[in-house]
Amino acid sequence: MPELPEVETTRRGIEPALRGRRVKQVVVRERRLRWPVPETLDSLLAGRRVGAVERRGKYLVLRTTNGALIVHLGMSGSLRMVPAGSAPGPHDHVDLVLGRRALRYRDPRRFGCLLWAAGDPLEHPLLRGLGVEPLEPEFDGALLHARSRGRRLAVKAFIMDASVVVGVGNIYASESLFSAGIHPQRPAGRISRERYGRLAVAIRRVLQDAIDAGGTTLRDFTGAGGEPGWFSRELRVYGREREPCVRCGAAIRRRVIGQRSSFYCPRCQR
DNA sequence: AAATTCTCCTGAAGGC
DNA sequence: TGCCTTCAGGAGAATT
Repeated sequence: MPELPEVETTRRGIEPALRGRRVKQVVVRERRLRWPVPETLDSLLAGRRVGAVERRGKYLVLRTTNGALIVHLGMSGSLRMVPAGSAPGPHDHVDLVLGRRALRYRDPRRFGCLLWAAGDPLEHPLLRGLGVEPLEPEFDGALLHARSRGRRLAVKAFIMDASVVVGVGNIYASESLFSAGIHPQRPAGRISRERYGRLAVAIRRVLQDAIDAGGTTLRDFTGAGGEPGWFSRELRVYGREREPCVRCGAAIRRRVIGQRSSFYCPRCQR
């Protein structure tokens, strides 16, 4: 499932093949994604040159001179370069054809989206209210501490709130809280500034490590290769219910918080 | 206002 | 072996 590191790895993988290239044609085979792919996408993009390929949270933004394409990979989405005209698989919903190659969007569960922003894409309704980027300097413990005052929801739900900080998905939320020694269900407003400092460091570290790991598989985005090695990440608590904690040996527990599975060590995390 | 629940969809995993 | 059921999950929308 694409989390921020996977989205960033995707961005780095496709950017060299897109930047400065002209879109020849947009082929939409299935427009029923989270929101319908705009009917006008081909007329908007055909003949346009792609500028910067940016990431905001888990959204990708492909800028052109007359607007921007906003892409979200949802749960199961992927983008990769393929030879133009190559046979699409069952869930290959959209191609952006650029000469001899094409950017292919695949999304079996169709939780993702491709949308058009005519103006500033950062002012698009989906991006406008997003919180701070976790890898930018302004993200720190002081920010988390300030934003959490008076809030009683579980800290895990709090750090997964995209209006606070973007890109902290379910897996990395569990991993970060383990790193920082904070119980996922502790009320967000009852955590000290000092502990939030440790949490901010943990979040940044876990995301950056995953991006660094993803960097080694960049070539897979433009070649014919198989699945990038994203899944070989070392997860210390996620998916390890009843297995021993790597730090203290206690059995890892699973609990549903805000409809999401959360994994934690009952001894190390308070 | 804040917090919780619902919703989209399909592949994978588990049960019998 | 194979069919059927259950579940996970990003994040906006709806509801409490």
